[in-house]
Amino acid sequence: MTTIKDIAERCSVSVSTVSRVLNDHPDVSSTVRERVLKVIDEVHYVPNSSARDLVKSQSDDIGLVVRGMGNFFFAEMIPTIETAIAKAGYTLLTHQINSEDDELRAGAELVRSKKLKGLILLGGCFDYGKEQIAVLDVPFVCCSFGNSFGKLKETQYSSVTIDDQLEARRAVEYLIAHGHRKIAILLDSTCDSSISELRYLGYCQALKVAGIPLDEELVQETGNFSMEASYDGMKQLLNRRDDFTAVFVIADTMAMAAMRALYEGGKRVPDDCSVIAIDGISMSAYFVPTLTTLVQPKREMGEESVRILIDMIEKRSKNRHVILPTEVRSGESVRRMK
Amino acid sequence: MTTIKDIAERCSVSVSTVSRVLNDHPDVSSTVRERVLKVIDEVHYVPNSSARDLVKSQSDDIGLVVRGMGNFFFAEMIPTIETAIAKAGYTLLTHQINSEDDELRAGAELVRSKKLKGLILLGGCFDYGKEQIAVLDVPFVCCSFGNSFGKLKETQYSSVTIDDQLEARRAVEYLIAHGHRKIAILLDSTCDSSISELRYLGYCQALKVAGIPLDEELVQETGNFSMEASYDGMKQLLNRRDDFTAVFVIADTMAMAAMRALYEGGKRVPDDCSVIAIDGISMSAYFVPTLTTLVQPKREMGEESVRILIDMIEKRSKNRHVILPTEVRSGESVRRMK
DNA sequence: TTGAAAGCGCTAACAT
DNA sequence: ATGTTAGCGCTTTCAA
Repeated sequence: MTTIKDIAERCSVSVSTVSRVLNDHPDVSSTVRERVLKVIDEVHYVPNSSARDLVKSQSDDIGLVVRGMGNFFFAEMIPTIETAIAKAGYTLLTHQINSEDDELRAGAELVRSKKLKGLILLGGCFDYGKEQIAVLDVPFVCCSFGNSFGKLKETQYSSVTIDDQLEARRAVEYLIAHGHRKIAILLDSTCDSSISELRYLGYCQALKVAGIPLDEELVQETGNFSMEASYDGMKQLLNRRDDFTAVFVIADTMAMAAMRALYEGGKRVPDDCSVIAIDGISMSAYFVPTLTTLVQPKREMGEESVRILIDMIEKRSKNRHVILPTEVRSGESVRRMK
Repeated sequence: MTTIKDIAERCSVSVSTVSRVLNDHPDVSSTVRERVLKVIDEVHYVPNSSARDLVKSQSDDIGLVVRGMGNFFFAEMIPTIETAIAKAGYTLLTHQINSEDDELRAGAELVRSKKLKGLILLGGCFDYGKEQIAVLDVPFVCCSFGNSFGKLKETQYSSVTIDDQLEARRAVEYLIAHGHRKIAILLDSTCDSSISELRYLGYCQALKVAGIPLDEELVQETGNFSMEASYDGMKQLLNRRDDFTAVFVIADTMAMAAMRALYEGGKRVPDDCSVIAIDGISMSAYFVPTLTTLVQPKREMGEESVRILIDMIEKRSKNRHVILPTEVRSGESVRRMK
């Protein structure tokens, strides 16, 4: 393996000189610089970033730990975050993790290795404890999730979220306002101590306020957030009942799969059954019919997360929490009952 | 920052002992092990992976460099690759890059830092040169792209792809077989030296063989692969012409957006206009109407890529190239002309 | 303008 | 079973 030392030898200079040209330091004579550059190119030298990171005392990098590839919602938020970070004079370092991985641990390792100044977590658990966040010794902000099921104090972490329960309630109230009373819900789980549970609570609340009794047979769990599970879930629901006139699906992707199941089950959307969801990913606007959904303010969420983090890094302020409202995108998937 | 040395001091043991418990070495007395573990937990110690990587001489890791978040096609291929790699006794290290980044450079850095045994590139340029691949000093395989516009010899790289041009031709011939003659095409660009150009060539070929003259007004470029651009592109095409009875769209996601534009333009799919695409992402099966598409064999592509790579790593064979066929998924988006 | 040398945090011989 | 020590490849003082 070619190292900086090899380059140095081939050029008859010292490693420090090579390092200098590698890092664009000014005090290198142009003759030497060119010679070094030439050799670097010839031998296809690529620096070892581990060695580099190890010796660096600080970086201006901020880490973004994203849970899961193929999360449309997250994917659409990243460019905004990247831009905001760049504008603040920092560099973004994105790191994907699998759904099984521990985002705090992964984040902590990143911080240590890359000497990060701060961390943004895109997706994570709603129930961290004091012990778990203690591995992070830099400011961090939870983007799109809070600590609803944990016992952290507000001063111990930052977050930028929507009010999942309230927005779910709004979604269901939107259906109620359109004359619906038999409203089903399609969700991951009623008790996942996470987003699904929160949105379920909002559903229950909306029904309660409207004086509609909770009909447990209209509550359909899917077990996960996949389109396949949603499709199957909706089919099951249809097998069990066909008297509901509307469904609240807790995520856009799930809603798209559910609409297909409704279609195949002979229920036209919105004629026979209205559908509303939460998220507002761009793809759902291309569906036929377009999905009515409460759009999460992705741009604001990203920018606000960055703002909070930078403020903390630059010691301008402490942990804070921001809750942003969604915006209704009225699509073709909800109709008014006459 | 807490290091292994701090832990050692607090435990009154040497750093090597701490290192041993960190790496689960057997020869540590259980009393010491527990004491160390306790302190590690107390101070929330997280190892520095740069230091670790630097000192390690080899790993059993294989890198996967993926171009772009939110590429549905790639996202659906990753689990397969991961499984296959694990089954072969290696570990997968996934690394995302932006569309502007140089995947070879990024891959080379990963290889150096993490001491990787090999690399799989998921998405990349079709025109690498000898010089560019020289930075990689481990076996690598290009998954889902070849070197159609470059000048590499077959012995210089490995690839697993579909035959883009042929499959595009098949897609168009499918439309022709269904009685269509006025067939439009929606693509990124006719000359991007990449996938779009290849599929365009297939389109032209199919027309030629069928004796249908190429009508340039039916060729619509979008400039990129986004849904937005596809939607706009289809609108433009509709403004210009409305006599085509079918469209070949070069990717599933683009097709979904295009179908929406057709719908808004008053053209029903498939009644007024048929649509066929290539890719076969899962979401397109939930659309109404379901998309007819040539499904890329994601599973086989992933597994074959891994097989080739492992074979090379274990010196069982040299570079090879595999071209896999697609499978037609007949959806509701194509109708037979009477 | 250049070189020598001291580490960054960790692992892995090699001793004991 | 445990400690000592020599690096891994690089950047960065400090001297020259």
